[in-house]
Amino acid sequence: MREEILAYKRERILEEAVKLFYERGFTGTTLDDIAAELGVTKPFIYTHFRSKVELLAALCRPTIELSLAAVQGAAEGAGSPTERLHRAIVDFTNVILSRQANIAIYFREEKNLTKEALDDINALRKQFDRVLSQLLQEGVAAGEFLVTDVDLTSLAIGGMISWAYTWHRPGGRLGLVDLSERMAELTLQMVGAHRAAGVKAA
Amino acid sequence: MREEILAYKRERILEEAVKLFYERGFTGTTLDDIAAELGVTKPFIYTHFRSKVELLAALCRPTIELSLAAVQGAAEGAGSPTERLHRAIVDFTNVILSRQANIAIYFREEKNLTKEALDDINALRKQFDRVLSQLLQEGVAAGEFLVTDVDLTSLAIGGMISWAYTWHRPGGRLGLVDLSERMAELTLQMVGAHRAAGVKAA
DNA sequence: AAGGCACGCTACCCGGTGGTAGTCTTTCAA
DNA sequence: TTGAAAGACTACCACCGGGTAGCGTGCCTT
Repeated sequence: MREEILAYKRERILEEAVKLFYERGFTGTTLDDIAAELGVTKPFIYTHFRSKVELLAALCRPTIELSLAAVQGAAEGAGSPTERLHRAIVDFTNVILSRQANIAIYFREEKNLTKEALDDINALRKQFDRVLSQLLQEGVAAGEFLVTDVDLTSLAIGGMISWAYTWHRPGGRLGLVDLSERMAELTLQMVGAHRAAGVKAA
Repeated sequence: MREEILAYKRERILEEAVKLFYERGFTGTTLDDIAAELGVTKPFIYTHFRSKVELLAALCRPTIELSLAAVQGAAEGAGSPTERLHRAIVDFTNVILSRQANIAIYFREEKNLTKEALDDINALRKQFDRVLSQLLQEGVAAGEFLVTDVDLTSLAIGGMISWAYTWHRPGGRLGLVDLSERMAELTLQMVGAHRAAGVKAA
């Protein structure tokens, strides 16, 4: 019970930190700013986080973990490589867009992380690329994809999707569901997936 | 003659600033650091740039201009839409990779620019997207491309290429020429360009 | 040879910000 | 009712770094 309240406070701090770091940048935001937004004072934050950079790491890492989990979950699931890639992109896009601010902060403020936190996250990203490459490789082996360089194509796909954090505006022309679907279609077309291989929608 | 020397000094400052901002981030680099690297002192920098943020703008804007020029030049050139798109991507990729540090700094440190400098650059980026969309539209009209949403596809392509600044390592497995070519191939495949439409290489 | 003028340096200021020490309040148990 | 402990606040520090004023020096001109 007290644990839950502690966790809730922690969550609220992170929430407000994400908002401000996103709008003003990491160094452009002071801990006093965050505290003020929460209606508390700076020492309050220090009872939950050891330092400003720990706060940064705490809002970056879980989001990268989610990205990895999305792709990994789909890759290890059932269905043809085409179906699994489709699902992987839809899920991954959803993570990127629903945690847009966290993603933006991570890529912008990477240099402010400690070496340990950075290494940690880089390991996750490496695994992300590996899982995606592997999935593409399976599709090639199954004769569903036409890809000459699976590693490069993984990077291209990852970039295409990740990049959405720079231009997506919630409430824009396309909703989250449509966007994910279109991104998946673009991806499948890029890897030369055949329609016959089992995509459900046209 | 004195003009040339002035310009050279300015260039050297920018060069060193790019290197350090890239490695340590904008706020992680002090003007004293830059001066030290050049073997001069801080006031020297102030005789060439009004402030630290002006220095930042001076190393961001021209690079974005080059990106736009690359795509625009190819789009307005001769050849079929397929040929022009191919060339646009090759040239654009070359800009991104050859000015990798500048691109990285721009995307990471955007928040540190003044509103004026930012608006300025955003106008260029908007035009970039417009030019690319227009080229895609021409390809669709000519029956060479199969694209349902040219605006979204432009963003996807732009992201796929821009993203290369995050993973490219000079001296890596693929050279600059190979990378540009492969990126162009991936792009053409994504827009459903037919081989028959006039790509020179297989 | 002498004067003046670029040009860059030394030395400094000062505001802002991460981080902390010690106090006050509030709540809960005895 | 009282005491103690948890938790948050007030007040503060110390450093860092962007920016500037004014001095010295060497080169170029006359």
